[in-house]
Amino acid sequence: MTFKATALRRDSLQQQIYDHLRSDIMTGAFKPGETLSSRSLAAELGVSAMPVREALTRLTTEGALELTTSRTLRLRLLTPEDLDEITAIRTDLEGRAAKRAAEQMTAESLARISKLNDDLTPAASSGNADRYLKANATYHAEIYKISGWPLLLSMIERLWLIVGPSIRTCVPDRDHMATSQGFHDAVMAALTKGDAEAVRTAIIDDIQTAAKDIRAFLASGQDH
Amino acid sequence: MTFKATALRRDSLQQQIYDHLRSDIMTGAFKPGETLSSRSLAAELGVSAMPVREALTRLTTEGALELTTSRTLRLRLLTPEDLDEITAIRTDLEGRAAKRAAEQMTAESLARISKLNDDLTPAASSGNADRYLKANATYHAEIYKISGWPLLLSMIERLWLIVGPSIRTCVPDRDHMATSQGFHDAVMAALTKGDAEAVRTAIIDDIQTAAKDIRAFLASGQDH
DNA sequence: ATCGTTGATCTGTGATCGCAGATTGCAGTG
DNA sequence: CACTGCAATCTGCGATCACAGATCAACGAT
Repeated sequence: MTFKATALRRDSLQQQIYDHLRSDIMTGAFKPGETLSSRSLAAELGVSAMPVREALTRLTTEGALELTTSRTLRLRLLTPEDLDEITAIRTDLEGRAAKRAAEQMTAESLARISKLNDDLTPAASSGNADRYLKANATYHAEIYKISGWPLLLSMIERLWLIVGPSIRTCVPDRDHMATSQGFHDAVMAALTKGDAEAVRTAIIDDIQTAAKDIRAFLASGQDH
Repeated sequence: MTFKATALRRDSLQQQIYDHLRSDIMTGAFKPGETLSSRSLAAELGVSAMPVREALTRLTTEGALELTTSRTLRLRLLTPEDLDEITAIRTDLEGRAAKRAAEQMTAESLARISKLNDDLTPAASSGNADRYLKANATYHAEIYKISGWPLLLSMIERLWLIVGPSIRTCVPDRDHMATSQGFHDAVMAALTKGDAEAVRTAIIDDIQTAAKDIRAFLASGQDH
């Protein structure tokens, strides 16, 4: 938890805390089923429980956390059915965002994406899961941002928020990173060629193979 | 505002308030640009400002409300670009939900939908906008619920939350209700025939013609 | 030694208070 | 009459306290 409570208030405290937790969850800083409490988080961050609880409430309504019967918050556990649903929605939304991004792509945007992809390749071969996950998240997010549709991006990020923890427990597999990187290269090739439909299918392939790996992991029951 | 604070706490107070406001916004109880404040709402509901502000915060992060520079909350105003984005996402998500609902349809479900459609027809011809909007919202929601995918439904409802107020200002047009009802009849016909793809296209047609009407209204600038 | 009970301590949730900006309206001055 | 300026009042936001339910550990009885 690397949080600076002393930072100037560009946003409200709860907004900063929300953004911080959201980013951490998306990149897999927490394990599925892990419990969080507003008071302990607040003490850790050096603030009162007030802004923390509002941030946690928001994450709960978005489906990232769930409230147990014993009134304790924990990271949501995915069922195979949940994963199927999320994967289907992801193919729709991320497919559309990727295609539109390809259509709106400029030389500057393409250069930025290319650089992120260059960061991603060594991260994948290094086998460092944390580094790879963060690079992967920013890579995808940057593409979707280029679509110019902020609501679409926020809805996609909500889905990442839910699958993030499960991705983290599955991705230490070096094979996963390698095959995923193959799809990313396909995305780059299609982007430079300006083939929007190819970009879309490459992104969808990436999503679906990732879902396949996660599903295998869920079936093994290792996260319970 | 018909809210019973004395109700038994099936859920937390903030959850009840959130659900209540959400439903009101979706069915157009508030006008675009209308301002809301936590204290006045709290006084109106007979509770403290605490649960109300958490509900309003949630609605803000979902894009239904926006925080002005003068620290006041108001219902989001849609730009034509916003509408294009939302409409595109709606066709993806509601199209998928409708198709899947058609595939999962049972005799009981079909009867329930058919009854809701029967409620909808007289509401459309009556010209009563409030009645029509509520019947329309429950009709669509009931179909999407049958898909068996709760996350998909909640994401769709988030979109309704954003377009809801604008639909309310546009729908008093009797022609709109009539043409929309035509699509609903097409949905029913396709559902009874078991043609999932036809259900999907009928829903998409409904969404896109509604968007066309809203766009015309936005262009007239009547909501500013 | 084992089982049952009880109290301390977690949890989320609601109420209340105070603070800092921003708006509004009324008063005073030119 | 027009304009300026100050004060009352609104806003969201954070801190703090209180309360009910649930967990858990320690203690006492059998």
